[in-house]
Amino acid sequence: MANIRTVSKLAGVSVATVSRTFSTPDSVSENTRKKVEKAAEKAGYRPNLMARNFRAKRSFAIMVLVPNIANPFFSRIISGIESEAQSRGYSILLGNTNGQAEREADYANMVHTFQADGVIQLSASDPFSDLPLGKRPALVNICECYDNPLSPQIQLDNSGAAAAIIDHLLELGHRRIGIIKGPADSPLTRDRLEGCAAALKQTGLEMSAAAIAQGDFSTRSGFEAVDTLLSLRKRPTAIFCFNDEMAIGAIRRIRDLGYSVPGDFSVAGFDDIAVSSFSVPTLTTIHQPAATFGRRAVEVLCQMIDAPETVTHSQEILPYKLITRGSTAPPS
Amino acid sequence: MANIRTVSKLAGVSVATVSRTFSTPDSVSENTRKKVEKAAEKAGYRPNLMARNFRAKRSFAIMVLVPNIANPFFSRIISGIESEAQSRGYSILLGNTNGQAEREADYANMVHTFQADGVIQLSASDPFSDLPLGKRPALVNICECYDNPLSPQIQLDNSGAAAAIIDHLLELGHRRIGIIKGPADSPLTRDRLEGCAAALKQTGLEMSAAAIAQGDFSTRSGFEAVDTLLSLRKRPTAIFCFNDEMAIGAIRRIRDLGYSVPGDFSVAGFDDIAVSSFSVPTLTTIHQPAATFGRRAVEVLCQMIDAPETVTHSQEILPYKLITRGSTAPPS
DNA sequence: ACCCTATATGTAACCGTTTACATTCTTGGG
DNA sequence: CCCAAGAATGTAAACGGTTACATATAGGGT
Repeated sequence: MANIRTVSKLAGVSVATVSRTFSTPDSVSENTRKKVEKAAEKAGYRPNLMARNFRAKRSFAIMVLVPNIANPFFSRIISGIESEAQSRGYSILLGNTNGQAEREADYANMVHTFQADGVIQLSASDPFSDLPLGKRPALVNICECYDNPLSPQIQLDNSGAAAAIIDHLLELGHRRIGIIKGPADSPLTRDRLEGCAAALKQTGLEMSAAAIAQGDFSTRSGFEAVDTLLSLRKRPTAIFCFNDEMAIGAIRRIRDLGYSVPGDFSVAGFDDIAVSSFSVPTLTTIHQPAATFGRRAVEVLCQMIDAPETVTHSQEILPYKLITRGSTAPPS
Repeated sequence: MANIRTVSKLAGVSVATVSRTFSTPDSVSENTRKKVEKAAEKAGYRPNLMARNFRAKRSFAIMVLVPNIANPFFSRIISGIESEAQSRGYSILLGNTNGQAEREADYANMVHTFQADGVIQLSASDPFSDLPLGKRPALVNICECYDNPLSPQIQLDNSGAAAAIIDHLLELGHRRIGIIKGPADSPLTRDRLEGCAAALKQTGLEMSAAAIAQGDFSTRSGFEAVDTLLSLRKRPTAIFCFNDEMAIGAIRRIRDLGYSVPGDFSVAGFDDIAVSSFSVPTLTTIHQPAATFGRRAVEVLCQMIDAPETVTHSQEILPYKLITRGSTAPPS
């Protein structure tokens, strides 16, 4: 394989000149540049970026830790990450963690072995929790964040958004609201529950007015949680699912049981994934600016990488939007 | 940052011994190994994999070219790729191409600059078409493949699968079948149309018995194509969409127009994405072994990387499965 | 005691770049 | 015509590993 020395010989110049021709063309005379380019062309020379990056101690790669790529909300975020990274000359390394701490640690460690310059994490856990503040690699945590931020975070106002959903259901006249929440230990779950409680309280209702069933953000868990809610003595008339996929599962189950949405039960989701505007019925939900999450994460991460001292361990909140569609209606 | 020389000094051994301790521990005595490990621990040493890979002229990374990560079918394939790659010690680089040839070329070139050892491509175009056979980098093309394979391909029997759908509709009694196809230049579209024609012919029907509308695999395009089909003088009683997302769009539109599925129109899809078993109605479709596609692609690619001479430019066909669900029924 | 072999370790070159520093070439002002 | 300054180019030392080859050591057989 042609290397920089091959080309330098072929062009009759030094390796330094060849290097400059490619990295800082302006520092080389018109004439030599052409000579070198011709020689490179002839030799089929492509600079070895592994060597270059090795020398520069930079991989120009970003590790993206995601619990599950198949989740449509995550894949939209990744789209945003990818496009911003690409335009900044970074490539993205994908790490599907399935929520396993071990996998997460393995992937996060790639930043220690110089295979990535930084990490974007889409779930709430800190792979570098054992490292002192000064030694922490560049990491940005988005969407689902742990409590005490040692790294920048970009989140939604989950509490506010959940409250907006509850408010919407209350306004429609619902008084018994069921909730299908996410994993109990997730900050997402906690924040959204908090928002629900606040919204209920404002209307003079206690949180206990809400029946809460356990889900895990999978469609199937939404499907199954419906049985729990409908077996209650005081059945809810509306169900707020903590993501759209569970909502879709819930709607499926409600129909299977012979009821209609929103006729017998209103259902609301969270995320506004693509399918939610086409499903039957279309889904009332919270729109999250997924691509923006991704792009912004890359911006902040690049800043951390390039100028770590300028980064405050900031907490950023992106706006949500309540989208009311066909799956919610006044109780019958 | 601690390097191998720091550790060698600390442990009082040569760099070679340190290197061996990490890459071939068996070739080092128990005693030295412990010494070195202690020293490494103390120095906080992590081997620089960029340096190692550079030396080995291998990046242990696989470039995955995908038209659109947000497509749930693709993201399932990527899950499969990721898990197989991870277990083989490869990391995966994600390249979202949006079908743009330029982006695709940029990403594919990363294999020339030693940033990736090979490419898995999920769409039908050959980024290395200008290279002679011996010079072609390791590339595996899956799901959607061009015609004359210069690289191994893993596909579905698209024609057979499409025929299976048509057969199913015919069996139900449908005689006027509408089709919402994919991009005209896609081999996928061509193969599936071929299968449709064959199936129709076998029942003594001409392809012209099928009304064909143009789609582009997006949900919206399915939504819009319905208008074309329903404005025909001889309306179809069943619609076969070339992917599930278009089917979901189509169902939405059909309902918006005041009709029901499958009461007024049967609808079938292709891919069996996750939501299809929960949608309303549940979707009759072709199940593709998405994760297997991904895993198998990695297997073949690794073989190409490790032992290029053993790889025949093979054409592999993975099995499909017709899944009949609620969206198809006899015509009324 | 000697030799042979196997095992463990060390030495130093090498991978393909970049870049600090040295050198040479140009050019314009005095 | 000379010199200083600036521009262009060259030289060689890194970067952090791996590994071919050389060397040292230990143990066993005769």
